[in-house]
Amino acid sequence: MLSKETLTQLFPDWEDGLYDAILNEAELKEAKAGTTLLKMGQNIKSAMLVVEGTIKLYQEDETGGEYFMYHLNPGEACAVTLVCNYHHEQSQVLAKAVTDIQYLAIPIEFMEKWLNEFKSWHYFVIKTYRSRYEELLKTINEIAFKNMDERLEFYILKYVKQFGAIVNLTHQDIANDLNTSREVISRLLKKMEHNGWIVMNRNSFDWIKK
Amino acid sequence: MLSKETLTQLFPDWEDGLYDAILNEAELKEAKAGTTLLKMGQNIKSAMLVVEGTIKLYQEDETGGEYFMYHLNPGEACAVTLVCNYHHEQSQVLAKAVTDIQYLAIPIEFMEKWLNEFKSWHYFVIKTYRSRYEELLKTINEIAFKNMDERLEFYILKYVKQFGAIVNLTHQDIANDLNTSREVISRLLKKMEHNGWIVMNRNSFDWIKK
DNA sequence: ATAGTAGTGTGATATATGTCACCCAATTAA
DNA sequence: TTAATTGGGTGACATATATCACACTACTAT
Repeated sequence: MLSKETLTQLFPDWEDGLYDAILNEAELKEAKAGTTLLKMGQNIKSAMLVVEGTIKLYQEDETGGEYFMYHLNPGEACAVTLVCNYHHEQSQVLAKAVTDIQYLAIPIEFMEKWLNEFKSWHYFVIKTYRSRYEELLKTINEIAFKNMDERLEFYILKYVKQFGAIVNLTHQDIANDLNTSREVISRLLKKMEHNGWIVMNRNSFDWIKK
Repeated sequence: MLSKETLTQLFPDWEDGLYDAILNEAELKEAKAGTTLLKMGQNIKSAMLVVEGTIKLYQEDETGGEYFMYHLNPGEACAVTLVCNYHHEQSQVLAKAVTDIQYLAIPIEFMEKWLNEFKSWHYFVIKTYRSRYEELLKTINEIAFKNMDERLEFYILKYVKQFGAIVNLTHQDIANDLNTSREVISRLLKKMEHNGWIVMNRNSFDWIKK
């Protein structure tokens, strides 16, 4: 089980009673890298707080296309699961574990309750929504105004910031995340290689720009 | 000045003290249709609550392009202005009055204060963020997965829902909102006319689909 | 060692959209 | 009334991206 010390480090701004409430009511769960944690349209039954590892959030369309929006890291929560009115809310995003992860699952009936009981929970929810709203704005900016070459660069930079300069992704992986085709990514990466931005290997490449 | 009754109708879920706080601290402002209320990068000095009229929210890029995201109506607040930490937050959106409007401007130093004092304000902020987050998700879905013909249809449907089936927009207006060119919109509207979805006039058209 | 599979490179071509040029009709200004 | 402006139509062409076809190579499983 999770210690109160670990919780305190992950979520430093909470009040004491909230840690206890979490320890009492939340279930610590694990998932392997690659697991789908939440699908679009799926009923939300619990809130997700990341304890360990990284989750990727996607928008999904009817025909199976995916578009990567942002990462969730330890100490962060999945905004869409922090529902206030627990009337069978459906997920509007797709969430996948990128690494092996640990997360706290909190039954949604506590969402309303804790909003009433804990001021720090209130702040946490607002902070979560605000930061995710800002991520979505950035995503819209990229899709609405940039061509694929720039979007690819931003995509790689997000990866590098998360995991470091050795990018362990296949061209197909990237194409899926940007809702385009493998060939397009291959060609754009070739250009980046010519420009001296990356060094390519099989299954990975190194970001060496600047 | 604004009456407490009007406030109660616009924001039915607030507690009594919050109405008084608003009446004491907020300034009722007006703006003409077409006015830019908030630009990207601009410092936020007050929160905006819509009292009368409609505001359109845009994402803006460096080169002056705009992309329409959603409408704000009476009883709603501009999420980006509801900042909790009042340290020179900069706007990440562009807001324009579509009609003549009235809105309440609340100096941002009250944001933090009211979060502490009024539970209903807390809920209001969360509800605002949540609903705007959902609007952004829809926007991403459209841009990431749909071609311009479908995006145009969604755009028109949003307009019709707001203002009715007579669409008083020029092709250029629409092109600006969807960050494309007038010719593209003209051609797509022609197709819709052939399909019997619209009846075109100068400066407007009627949405008659279904 | 061999066969199969996954990752990548690349030409050819299709399609959606952006851009340019120019026309015409309706409205507005003079 | 005439000139200027605005809204709209349309062909021609440019560009970005999607799709198809196929070759090549490294790795995996047997």
